[in-house]
Amino acid sequence: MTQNKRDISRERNRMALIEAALDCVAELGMANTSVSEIIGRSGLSRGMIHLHFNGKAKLMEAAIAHSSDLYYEALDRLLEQAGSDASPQARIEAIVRSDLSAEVLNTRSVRIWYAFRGEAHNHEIIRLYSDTRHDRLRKLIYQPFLAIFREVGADDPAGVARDVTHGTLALMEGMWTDFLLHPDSFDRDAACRIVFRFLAALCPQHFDLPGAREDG
Amino acid sequence: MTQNKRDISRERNRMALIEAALDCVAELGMANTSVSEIIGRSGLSRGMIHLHFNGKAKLMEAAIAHSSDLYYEALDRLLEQAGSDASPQARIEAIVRSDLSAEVLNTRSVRIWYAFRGEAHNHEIIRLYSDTRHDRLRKLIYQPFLAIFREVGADDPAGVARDVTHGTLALMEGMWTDFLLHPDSFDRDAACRIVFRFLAALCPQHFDLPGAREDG
DNA sequence: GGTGTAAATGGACGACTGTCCATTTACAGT
DNA sequence: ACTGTAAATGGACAGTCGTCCATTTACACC
Repeated sequence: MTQNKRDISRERNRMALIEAALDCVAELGMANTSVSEIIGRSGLSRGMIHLHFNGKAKLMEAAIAHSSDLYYEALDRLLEQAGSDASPQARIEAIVRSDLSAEVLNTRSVRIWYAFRGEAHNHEIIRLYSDTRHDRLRKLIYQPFLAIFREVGADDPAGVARDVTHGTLALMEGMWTDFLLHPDSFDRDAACRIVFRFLAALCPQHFDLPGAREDG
Repeated sequence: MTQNKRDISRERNRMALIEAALDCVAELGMANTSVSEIIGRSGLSRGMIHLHFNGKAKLMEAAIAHSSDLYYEALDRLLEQAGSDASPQARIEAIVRSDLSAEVLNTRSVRIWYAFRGEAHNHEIIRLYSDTRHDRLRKLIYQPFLAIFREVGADDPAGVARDVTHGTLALMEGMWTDFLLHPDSFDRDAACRIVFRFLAALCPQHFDLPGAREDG
C-alpha cells in the first residue's frame, strides 16, 4: 500500500500544524503568532515544526500556500455548480457572487488574507501567492468581459475589457476590506448589488438592472 | 514663554519616536517592529519609550494617530488647492485624484496603513482610526453625489448616492491595494481613468468621458 | 553661580522567542 | 517476536523581547 499508517499520521500532523498556524494568524495576527501558540493549538510537541518544516518561516509559507488552495477550491466549487456554459454576464455574476459568498469570504479567510498581505513586502512567497491569485481571478473575469465588448462592437474591446476587469477586481477588493473591518454589519447582497449596479451602468444591454443609470 | 527649550526638546523626541516607529512599520512590518529597532532608528535611549508613552503599545497607538493626521493633512491641502466652490463632479474628481496622488498614496503610507489594518481586530484604537478615516472620506464624497442624483431627478437620490459612494470608495480601496502590491508598475493616471470610466457610465451627463459606456 | 526639578540615559531583569537534539515511542518488514 | 528505522517528544539553549529604575545630565528659576 502507498499509504502507511505512518504516512497518514505524518500527513495529518503536518496539516494540523498548518491549520493551527492559520487559526493563530486569524485570531492573533502575524505579530502574535509564535511557535508556542501554534504548538499549543495543535496539541503536538515543540519539535514538530522543525521536523516537518525546518523552522517557523517555512511553516508560514506552507500555511499561505494552503490558504490559497482553500480559496481556489471554494471558488471553483461554487463556479462549477453555477455552470460553465452560461452567458458571459452570467459567468461574471457567478464569479462576483462566489468571491463575496460566505464560503469564500468569511472572518477567518479575510483576516488571514490581510494579515499575510500586510507583510507581503517582507516575504517573496506571500507576494507570489497574492499575485497568482489575483492573476487567476483577473483572467477568469477578463474573458467574459472581452466577449461582451466584442459583441457590442466597442472601438477597443480589449482595452475596455482590461479597464473594466481592473475596476471590477478593485471593487471586489474594496468589498473584502469592508468585510474585514465590519464583519457583523457587512451585507453580502448589498455588496453584490453595488458591483452589479456599476457593471449595469457600463454595459446596460448585458446587466440590465433597472435604475442602474440614473443620469443621461 | 510657553515653549521652553525643555518642552521643545521633549516634543521633538516624542515625535522622533513616532516617526521611527512608523519607519519601522513601513520597512519591517508590525511583526518585526521591536523597541530596539525603534530606539536604534531614533538615536535615542532605551528608556524614552516608557518615559514618553508608558510602553510600546501606547507608542504604536500614538503612531497610528499621527499617521492618520498625516493622511488628513495631505488630503485637505490637495482639496483646498483644487478649490471648494467647484461643481459636484469636479469635487469628486479632486477627491479621487488626491486620494491616488503621490502625496497621499506612496510606498510608506500604504505599507503603514495595511500593516496597521492587518492587525485591526486586535487593537480597538486601530479600528477606531480606520473607521474615522473611512467615514470622513465617505461624507466628503457622498454630498456631491447626492447633489448630482438630485439634479437629474433620480427616483431615490439618497439611495443611489449611498450605493455609488460605497462603490467609489471600494474602487479606491482596490487601487490602494494594487499600489501596495505593485508600487513600481502602478499607474496613477490609469487608476484615475478607470474610476472615472465607471463614474462616467453611472452618470454620463456629469462625467462625460468619451467611450465610457461601450454598450447600450 | 547655585539649586531644584524634569528629561534623558542605559543597563538589569524576567519572560518569552525560535532552534535543535538526545531520547523515547511506535510502526514496518523480516 | 524481533529488529531497524522513521516519527514524535520535550527540554536545553542562546538570543531577543518589552519593562522599569537607579543614575546622570541639563535646563529653568532664584
